[in-house]
Amino acid sequence: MRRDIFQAVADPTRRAIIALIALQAMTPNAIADNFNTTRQAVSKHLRILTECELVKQEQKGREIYYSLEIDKLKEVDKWMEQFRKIWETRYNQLDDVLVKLKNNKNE
Amino acid sequence: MRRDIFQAVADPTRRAIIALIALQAMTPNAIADNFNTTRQAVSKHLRILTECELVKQEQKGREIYYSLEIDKLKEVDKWMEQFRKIWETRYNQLDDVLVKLKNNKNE
DNA sequence: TATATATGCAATCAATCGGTTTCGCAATTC
DNA sequence: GAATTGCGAAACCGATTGATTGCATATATA
Repeated sequence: MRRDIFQAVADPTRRAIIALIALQAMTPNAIADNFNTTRQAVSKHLRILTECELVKQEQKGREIYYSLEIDKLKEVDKWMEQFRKIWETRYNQLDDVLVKLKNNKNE
Repeated sequence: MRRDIFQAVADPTRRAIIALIALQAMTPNAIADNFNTTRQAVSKHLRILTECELVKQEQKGREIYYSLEIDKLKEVDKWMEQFRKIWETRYNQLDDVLVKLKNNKNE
């Protein structure tokens, strides 16, 4: 059982579930209505998402509402940061080149 | 063969490879030296990364240098954006609350 | 109380994954 | 030219994955 957030997000159905419940909590049945799979399959996805704390549940009678623990997604964002730094560096380098070109033009 | 970027990034060894070659191109052997696996296993990872265009190769004699196609990682960043928006909204809402608290205090 | 609904869990299955071992090929080096 | 080095591809293997089916349980409704 690996259960890390990157593995959780790797599956396209799970990504869709995440997007679906990002703004409002939903029951497994309601979620399953949006996909071409059984409710049980969705339930398994929700279990995986719960195990890596990407999702939290709230029981209301016989229904269980699932909602996104959006802060957990910051772990992905955190990983991306190192590459964002590289992008920025390259962007600045490109900027330098453009500035130099402009200066040459004005000479 | 699914080969999408999220699945590619799901494996911890592949994430480590990505980080390793982000700044400088490396050969499979050099990459493999950093891990507890065989060169062939690394080679398979590199093939997967190549297939989803996260990595490019440059042959120099009998060596092949692999480097990161860093722009491809923006696809992950793009997916994150929807959640970043939600974070910002929540942050602003929190900000509103704090402003109101402050105003009440001053009354 | 009997029935319907909402859900989780276990068993099962084919497909995929990540790894190793073995091999073949091309480019160096001796 | 022979040996060495760097590499990818294929065959294989146990573990994991995503899905289905069948079942058990709890709540709501008739």
